[in-house]
Amino acid sequence: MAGKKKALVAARTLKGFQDFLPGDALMRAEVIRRIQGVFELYGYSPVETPALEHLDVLLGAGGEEANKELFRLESPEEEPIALRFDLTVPFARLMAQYPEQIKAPFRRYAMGPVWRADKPGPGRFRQFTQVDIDAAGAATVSVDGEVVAVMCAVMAALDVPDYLVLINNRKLIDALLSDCGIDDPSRQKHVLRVIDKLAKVGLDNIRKELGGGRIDDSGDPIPGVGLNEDVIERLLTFIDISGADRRAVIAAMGEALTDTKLAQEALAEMTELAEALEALGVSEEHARFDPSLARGLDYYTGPVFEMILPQAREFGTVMGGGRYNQLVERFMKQPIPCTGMSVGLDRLLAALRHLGLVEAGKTAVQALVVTMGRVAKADTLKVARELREAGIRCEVFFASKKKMQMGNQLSHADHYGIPVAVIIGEDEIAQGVVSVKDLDAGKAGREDIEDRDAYREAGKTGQVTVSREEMVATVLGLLER
RNA sequence: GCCUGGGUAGCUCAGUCGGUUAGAGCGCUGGAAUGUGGAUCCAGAGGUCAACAGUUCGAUCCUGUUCCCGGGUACCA
Repeated sequence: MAGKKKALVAARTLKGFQDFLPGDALMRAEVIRRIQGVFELYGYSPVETPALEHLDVLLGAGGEEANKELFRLESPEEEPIALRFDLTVPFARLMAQYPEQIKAPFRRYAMGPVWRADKPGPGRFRQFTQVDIDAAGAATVSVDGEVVAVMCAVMAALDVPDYLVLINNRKLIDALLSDCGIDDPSRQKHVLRVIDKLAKVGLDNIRKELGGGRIDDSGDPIPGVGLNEDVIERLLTFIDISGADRRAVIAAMGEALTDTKLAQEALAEMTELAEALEALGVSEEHARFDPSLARGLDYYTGPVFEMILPQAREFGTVMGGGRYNQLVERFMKQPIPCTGMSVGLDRLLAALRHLGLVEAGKTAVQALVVTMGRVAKADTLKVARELREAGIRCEVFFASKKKMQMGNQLSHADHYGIPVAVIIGEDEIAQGVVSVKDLDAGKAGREDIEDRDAYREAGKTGQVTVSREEMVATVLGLLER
């Protein structure tokens, strides 16, 4: 550039997108590893699909303009395409596309970023990570029970003591709505939406929204569904049902519903699910039947589940799922019943962090090779190689000549939280020795020293000089503590 | 969309009842200091005080508009 000032490109991320720096990225990776372990234990295999799909794959059934939250793009061939908004739809496509290789029943897990073009909010992003399991090919609710068991097992694997899976059944809600004479689908949806807000806004506001509407805190009017008193009371009574255990809730729901075929079927399913949960050892404390659970997505056809953390309710749903027996029909004639669930990784991590159950990592590096004076680069690399061959994750400090002074190198280790320094100079190389320094001990040992010279004197605190043969054992010894 | 808070150094923020030279901490650069200087000390660089318009002798500060960011809420899937 000819001019002195060149125009800099602003370093920034897109609205609703985020970067994960090492501390967060390490924590995420660790949590993902544990979740993955649970998935494989329950017989799920990994599958990866592309971020981009043909637009019609992602659009609602019939191809109508249902999903305006899609990030739409165009392929070089000018085909309409879009970024996937979840992992479930690509899974349904997969089941239809590879009937030879992937035979039902099939269980797969998948994880990766998904994109939604709606307005970002706290804990809501335009790109976020989903971690999913889905099981295809079996209509029995035993599989749904296993899905709930996986949700619980994941929490156990993450050492989370307090969590709660709320379980309901789409068929129960349908039976209830039909009892109440609410047949119009758009009206049904409206009712579901209102019921879904129960935990958030409370029973009184729900009552108003089901009736004539209400005015919210900002003075904004919220239109109501316009149901009459009797129906509202009936709905509220039902969603308010609770019981000592799952079977008690089923019994109470049975009494509240008119004895129709739909109701019988729904109740039978819930009973079967309760049996499955007992067989799987899912405790009443961790998984509860809750008639008020509605869940937004309307592709669910049977059991639906949602996990919350009672100590961190404000973070909302950290996992959610349910049975969707009609999704695959979009891609093939033969129906394949499916069930599954999805972990909202970002939300889960935010909640766990809030509860102090996970902490940000610092670095994956266990040892830094520090050089003094004129040490041949080849010698430095050999030291690193020896450490790595012993499985010690190590970084070699290479930087501009100016920055190669000890202070800078140790400052680097300090900044990134690297616990051990392996120090070599010309003399050490010549004598076949290295200095191994415990940086935490070194720091602690000099915390109170103000005087410059005294500080310098104490420089070797936490440091031992050992033969090259003893280097690996010495470093490993320090890392074990 | 509506309500609400905000935009000052690379980052986090203070400040100016409207006054000529806008600060701190962290980070960055250099020095005290040639192999044990992670700390400390000293110095330095770095700003169209979001943009535009208005009021004023004078605006980073007051007014208006726009843009952007955060929080709440609604709507849509």
